[in-house]
Amino acid sequence: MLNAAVTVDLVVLTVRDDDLLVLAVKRGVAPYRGRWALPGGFVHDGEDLLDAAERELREETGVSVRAHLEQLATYGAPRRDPRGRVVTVAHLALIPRLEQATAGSDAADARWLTVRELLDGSARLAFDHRRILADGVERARSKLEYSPLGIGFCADEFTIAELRRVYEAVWGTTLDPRNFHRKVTGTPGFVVESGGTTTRDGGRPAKLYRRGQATLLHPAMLRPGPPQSGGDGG
Amino acid sequence: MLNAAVTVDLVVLTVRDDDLLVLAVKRGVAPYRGRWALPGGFVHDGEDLLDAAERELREETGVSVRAHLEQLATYGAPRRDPRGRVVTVAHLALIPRLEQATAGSDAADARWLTVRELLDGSARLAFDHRRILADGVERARSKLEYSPLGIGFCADEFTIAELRRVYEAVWGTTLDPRNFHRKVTGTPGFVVESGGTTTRDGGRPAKLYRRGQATLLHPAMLRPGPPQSGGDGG
DNA sequence: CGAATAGTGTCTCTTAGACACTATGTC
DNA sequence: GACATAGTGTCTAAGAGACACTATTCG
Repeated sequence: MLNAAVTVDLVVLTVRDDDLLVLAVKRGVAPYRGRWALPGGFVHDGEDLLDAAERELREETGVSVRAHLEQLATYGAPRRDPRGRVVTVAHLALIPRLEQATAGSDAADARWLTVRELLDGSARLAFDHRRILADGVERARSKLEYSPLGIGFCADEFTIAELRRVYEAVWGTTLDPRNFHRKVTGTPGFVVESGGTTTRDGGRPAKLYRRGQATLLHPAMLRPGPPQSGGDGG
Repeated sequence: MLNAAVTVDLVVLTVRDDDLLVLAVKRGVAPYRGRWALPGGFVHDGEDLLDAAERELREETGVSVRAHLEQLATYGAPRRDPRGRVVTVAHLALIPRLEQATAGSDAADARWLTVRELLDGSARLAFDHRRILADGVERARSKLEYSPLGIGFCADEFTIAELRRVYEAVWGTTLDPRNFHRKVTGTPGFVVESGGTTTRDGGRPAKLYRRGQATLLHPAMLRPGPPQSGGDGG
């Protein structure tokens, strides 16, 4: 019978300048000192898992409102932490824009890094955080297809083009602006006009929108690219 | 900092006679003595989470092969177990047919019950197992749409009609036999003919199939019914 | 004016769903 | 033969994707 330390780890994603960014902390203590890691920490006594994730998110980013936060998966391989048995419940958070990250207690530094450099690059993450990050990014990519979650990356008011660039950054593709516009505005409850317009993107003024009440997209907006066969599995 | 007991709980689903069944154990000890619960147990030292789930599945059902098993979600509310802090990592298992369930150590009885009577009926489950069951069933329903997971409920060789009845039982709907047939046989890699036929369903002999190599269905086979908006959220 | 972006119209292709029809077994 | 189920063909409606076209701003 196992008695383990329980932690929450966070995959905090945001979009800036057409790049998908993830919040990473540089570990200031052993093990994996000097390596990048996902923010996280111990669950407190009497604290539920999601509450712990919310608290950590607040502590690490100052973000408290408007963040989408959901449980991702739990990782508990026996030797994933050399200090002893630690089971971590990973969570996925999507936040609107770049807030200044604050380094936590055992972190030397906290930065927004591109997902690309962490997953495709040679950067080595602490613990099993590379897998957790990969799982979180895949969850985000997949959820954009059938939920209005992408709006979680946008400010309160946004243009369709801004939302499109979110999708493009997360999926790493380009989308046809006209078809995207029609799909988004034609899905009831996805977005609602806020009344204003903006020319911050140049050209003809774009209407501003807020998120609608829909929680599910039907039909889904599937990401392009080779959907052949294979890849999933569970 | 939390040190908690870590358990795995199992939502084991199967299909029999057009009914979706779940494996339940009757608790023989306090707390919740006499109530139905999901099978599960403590994770062992040095054991990974999925391995623990696999071991419990084997102990409770005798099933070891051909079972689909995946992590579902983790539940760790402070008072979910009156004996102390217990964090449970729930798993979802789909198994082909009714195997005789064996009552575990602290269970008075082990039975296959219909999901309907446990979720829609007045039956009260132990702990937060009603929620875990609901989450597991929803996961299964949703995965049938875009993965060949439904085949996990079938024997090695099956007819298209048998597979269709699986979908109908899990989704609680009826499907057009002709359109289902075309969709399933027309999706490359979903199923492959095994060569044989059977008349066990009466009428014209049906070809027998085995599962194909595909791990993802594209395009998805969406369940019918009101997909309006709402319901998801996390 | 041209350049840039917003937004609409329209065509084609694919797919879901409805359902008539044919095929092949048992009784 | 009747009956049951297997499997195919065909029509229609809806949506995805391609892309011409119009609208409205800035400089």
